[in-house]
Amino acid sequence: MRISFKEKVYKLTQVIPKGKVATYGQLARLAGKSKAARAVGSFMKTNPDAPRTPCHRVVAKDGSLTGYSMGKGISTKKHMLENEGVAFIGDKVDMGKALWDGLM
DNA sequence: CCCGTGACATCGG
DNA sequence: TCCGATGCCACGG
Repeated sequence: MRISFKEKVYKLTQVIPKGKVATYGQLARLAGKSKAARAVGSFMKTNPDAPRTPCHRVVAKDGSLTGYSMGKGISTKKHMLENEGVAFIGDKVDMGKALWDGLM
């Protein structure tokens, strides 16, 4: 294996299909680190692959939208997800329907 | 260079 | 079932 853990995370993030959302823990687990969810958040914050990496499709396990300190913050992120067809429950994502099940 | 904090999640009691 | 502690990586001071 060549690529680092974070490289995997970026790839997985880019693989998330439109209208679906993945959790930090899920990406971390698929990348090989079940407990590296926190690190994943840091990667998104840094976002070295900027617009190329749809960090807005990555949410907390509760479906809570976190981060995105831009413009209106959460509101902007939420709006983008809704625009892609992601089901919402109040301020959170409908994990039962919009959760990414591609690699599971 | 070392310490603390942060877009989270999982394990143990 | 709920609470506390631990793990991971990167960045800022």
